[in-house]
Amino acid sequence: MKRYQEYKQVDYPGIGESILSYWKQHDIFKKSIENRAGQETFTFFEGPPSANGTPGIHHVMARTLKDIFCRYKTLKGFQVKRKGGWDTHGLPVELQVEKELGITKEDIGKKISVEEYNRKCRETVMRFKDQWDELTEKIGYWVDLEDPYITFDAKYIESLWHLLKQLFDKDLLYKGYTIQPYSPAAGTGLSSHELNQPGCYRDVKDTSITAQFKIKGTDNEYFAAWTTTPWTLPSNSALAVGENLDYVKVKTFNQYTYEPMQIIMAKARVNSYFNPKAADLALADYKAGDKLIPYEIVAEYKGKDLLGMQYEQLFPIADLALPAPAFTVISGDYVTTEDGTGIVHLAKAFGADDFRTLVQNNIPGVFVKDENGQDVPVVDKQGKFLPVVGSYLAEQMKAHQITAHKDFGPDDFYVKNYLDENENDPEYKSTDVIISIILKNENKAFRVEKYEHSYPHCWRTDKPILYYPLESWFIKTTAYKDKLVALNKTINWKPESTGTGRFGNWLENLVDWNLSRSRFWGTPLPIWRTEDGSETKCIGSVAELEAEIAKGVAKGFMKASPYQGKEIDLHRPYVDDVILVSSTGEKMFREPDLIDVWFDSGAMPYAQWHYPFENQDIFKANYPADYIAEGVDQTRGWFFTLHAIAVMLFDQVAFKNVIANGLVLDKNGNKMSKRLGNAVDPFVTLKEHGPDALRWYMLSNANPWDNLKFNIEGVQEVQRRFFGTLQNTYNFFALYANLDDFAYSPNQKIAVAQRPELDRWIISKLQSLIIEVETAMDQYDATRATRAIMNFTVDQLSNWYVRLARKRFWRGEMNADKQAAYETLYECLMTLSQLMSSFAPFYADWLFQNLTKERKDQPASVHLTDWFAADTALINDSLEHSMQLAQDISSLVHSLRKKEKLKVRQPLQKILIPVLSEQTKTQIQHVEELIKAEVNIKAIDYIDDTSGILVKSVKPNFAKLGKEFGPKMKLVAAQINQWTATEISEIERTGQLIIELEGEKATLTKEDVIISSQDIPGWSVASDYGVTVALDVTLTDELKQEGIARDLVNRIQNLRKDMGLDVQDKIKIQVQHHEAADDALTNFKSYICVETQATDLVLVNQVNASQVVEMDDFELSIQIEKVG
RNA sequence: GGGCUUGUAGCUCAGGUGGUUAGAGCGCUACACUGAUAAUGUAGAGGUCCGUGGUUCGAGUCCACGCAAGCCCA
Repeated sequence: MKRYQEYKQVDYPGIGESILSYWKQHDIFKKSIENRAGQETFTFFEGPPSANGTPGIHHVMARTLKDIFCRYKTLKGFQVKRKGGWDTHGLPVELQVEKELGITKEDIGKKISVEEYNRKCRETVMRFKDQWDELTEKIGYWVDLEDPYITFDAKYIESLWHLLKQLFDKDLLYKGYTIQPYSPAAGTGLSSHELNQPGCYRDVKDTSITAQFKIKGTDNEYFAAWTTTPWTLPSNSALAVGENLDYVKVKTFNQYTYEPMQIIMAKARVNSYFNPKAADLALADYKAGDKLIPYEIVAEYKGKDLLGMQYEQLFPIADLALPAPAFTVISGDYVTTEDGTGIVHLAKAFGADDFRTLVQNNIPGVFVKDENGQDVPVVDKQGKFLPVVGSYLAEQMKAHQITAHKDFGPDDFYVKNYLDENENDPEYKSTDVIISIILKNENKAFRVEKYEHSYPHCWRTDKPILYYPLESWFIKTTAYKDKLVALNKTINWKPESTGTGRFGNWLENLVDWNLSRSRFWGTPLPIWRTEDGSETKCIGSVAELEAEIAKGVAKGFMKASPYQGKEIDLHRPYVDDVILVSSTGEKMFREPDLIDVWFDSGAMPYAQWHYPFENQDIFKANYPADYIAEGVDQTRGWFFTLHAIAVMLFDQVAFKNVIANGLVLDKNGNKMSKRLGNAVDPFVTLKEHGPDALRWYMLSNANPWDNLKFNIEGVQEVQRRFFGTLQNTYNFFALYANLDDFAYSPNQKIAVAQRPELDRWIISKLQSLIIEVETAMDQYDATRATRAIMNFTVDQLSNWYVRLARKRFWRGEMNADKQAAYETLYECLMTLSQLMSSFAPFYADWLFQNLTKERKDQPASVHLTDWFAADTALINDSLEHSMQLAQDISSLVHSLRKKEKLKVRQPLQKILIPVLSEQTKTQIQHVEELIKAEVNIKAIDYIDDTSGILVKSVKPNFAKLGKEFGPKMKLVAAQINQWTATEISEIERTGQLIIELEGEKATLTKEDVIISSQDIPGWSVASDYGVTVALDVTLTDELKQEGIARDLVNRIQNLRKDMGLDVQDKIKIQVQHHEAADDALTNFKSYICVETQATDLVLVNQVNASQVVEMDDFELSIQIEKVG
């Protein structure tokens, strides 16, 4: 049994599976938490996914991101509890159930009871839990799946009720209006989701009016405002302009009444309203009925000049009159000059923007009192004008002798064709048309035309929707706006811009949180009210509910508690059956609304522990979260609700660090969709490539907050380049460590200071790597961390350290040098296994276990280790710099050899390196042996000034000169470029040089220029990285012979391999005489023998059974025999 | 319509505080190396740094206005 298992081929998915079962078998996850009992906690909150759909590849991204920091912090010594969770309420569940049952919302309570419906929802919502759990395990996301929080649990809901009651007691819950899409035909509000159904937005031709609002105190001056919904004009209570837009007053005539008038509109819109052909016509020449209507711009304004101007109400209906500041011009930041007049008519009841703008400006809307004394809009819920407007319109129809397809009474004015009347009837007139005719006749319409635009329709009734004020329960988040903004600034957002921009701006423009949803499957609002709304009660716990129920039963409002003999279920319909008793003995009924599911998830810090009813100590130790992560689409969802609840009720942030990750798109940058077939199945990917490369790819390819264009080739590349190289390195180590029976023993290892330069260098690099990974991870930057690890592994460890140290592993018996090499490489691999374990938990643990199989002093898993802290004393900057020089110089020599067509096997006498400082020389000398071996040269000569053969060049140091000379810099630079050796040596000798600059003297110092040596006359020279190297290309006989000897060694090695000989097998070599080779073979006989494990090498006249090998310029006949 | 993000080589990405010749990996081509060998090295080709204007002695980098893609919100 070998100490370090060797692998011909690595099965990455297999590693994932075997390590996963190892973890399960040994309870590693649990131990990683128990290990840290009593240590400082690091708190992570899991944003609950919904299990009613299957998980996709983007969930791998999100869950990996959550996992890595928890693992990292565990290694660092924190105790990291991670409770899983499930989001179970909400519209998607309802829609899925309805689809499966073939029913609609209207059928609930008729074809199917609420009880049955909700039971169905409860079953459906966890349908894919198994798949989710499987994915979670397979990608190595460590989270407690056995005891998750579930948002439909009675205990969970009880915690929510507690929070709601706190809000209620603080007077932060209220009932109010909001403008929502509403379908009069269906009698219901529509969610934005429903509005986004395909086919909802349709192009329709509506009557549009540019109405004239007469400016107060003038005879014939008007504001022009355009609308595609003329029926909202009776509800107008203000006009909005853009403060920075340009407006003009135009003198002209009304095209319907021919009256002279002046009208104000945006300058940019004049050409749309007036025919340029009429621009030159004189106003005085106009005659009533002329086609071309002359016009003249008589004044110009900025939008802000118009603010506060008053105008007369468009429809003089006495009951709709409003006090100031109604009917004034206000500012609207959304006003544009894309269409219309650049002046926007506002009707508070029928537009969300209108509502918001008017509220902000304290301008009342047009409402009337209903029979209960409540304010209602002048259009009722059937989409029909109330008689207050209807009778006015009916009167005006008579007054203006307007006839239509039917007689209109006060109760007949539907604002859209909700009665399905025949629009093809030539006499058909919609309310909009009737309004238009009235306005035209009254000289209040500047233009009326059909306008085609996209307008939303109800997906059930196909009828146009209205924007309409509906009652809702709100949380008064605006009352805490300043606090929300202030505390947000203490949160570390990744990326920062999401915190300041997307989230910060959202907080700055905060509106109250609309909590109500008119649905069935969700957390019920725990509010009961008397029928007249005079008394309201909010229930904050099950105990309180039961106590109140008892009162209701005692009063006789209920025969018995709906929960008698049953487990408590706080869902509908049970809570709806509860009737409470008011202080005056009246019946109280529950407000039928459910609450926004975002409140469910935002309450998870509390509800996951059933706080405050249980687990107060756990809650306190794990609040607020140190870290959360979720998709950027959650910014106004989960991130906000967590923040809002924490700030309003706990006066602190809910999370200190947050990563908002981007989307996972397909490789072409398109959104993945099952329908289009470009969605990547995570299970297939895992099966083919294993979890580690997948995770690594997602983290290292791009910052997680950028969108990821998922390309499976990228996963393969990570696997080849990073995991493959690391695996090669391990295999190399294992191969020789087994042969030498190397065992790492921490107590007998060679002190780093005693190890060779190369070892101290890679160990220095390793310490720097540890620090870089720590720094990156402490800043929640996984991409930097993974890239640093990858760079170290591939470029430093494998392609430099192992390559240069190779011979030390295979040459001779165990000695101190060899042991140092083993120990160094072992330490690098061990540290890597820990550094990478957060990102590639399976492979890292597998590597760790391969390295520690026979070590009793190491835990059963890398995930149970303590962080290998960097030893800064081992960091040697000067050595790192030396090695960088060695790498650069080697690279230059390689490139020179290529240019001169001198292959590396051909030894060369020397290279020359010009050194301008003693320090550089020393640094190169430290690594001289490495360079010589790497590029196969005998010696390095350093040349300095005293040699007299250096040719130096000089160039301006722009960064420095720019600051000193500013605009004159170009003149200075031009002078410097003209310098010859004289000026260079002068500034080097004296440290400064005085130049003439436009007649004035200026002093340049050595720092103002960059002096380098880039040429040695007569030599083959290459220069880069600030280093110059010259190669001695002279081939002496001896060098040529050595070259031949080396070539021959190579050929013999190949023959050995072809013959299938083992590394330690001995051979005998016969070579047939050849003029070109004889001297080389004689002089380098012992070298050849040592290298090829030959006991003897003889030159003979004729070789029997020979093989012919191709040398560079000739052929040799050779025979090789195995000895013994 | 608003807010935010992204735009650099065929592809994926780096490019503190502005500095004159814009880099890496993959891919491609050629050559080399050969006891890590399905590995590795070197070189080459490949760029209107999304566009337009501006600030500056100097702009991939700063500013303004656009364009394209994406997310969220109306």
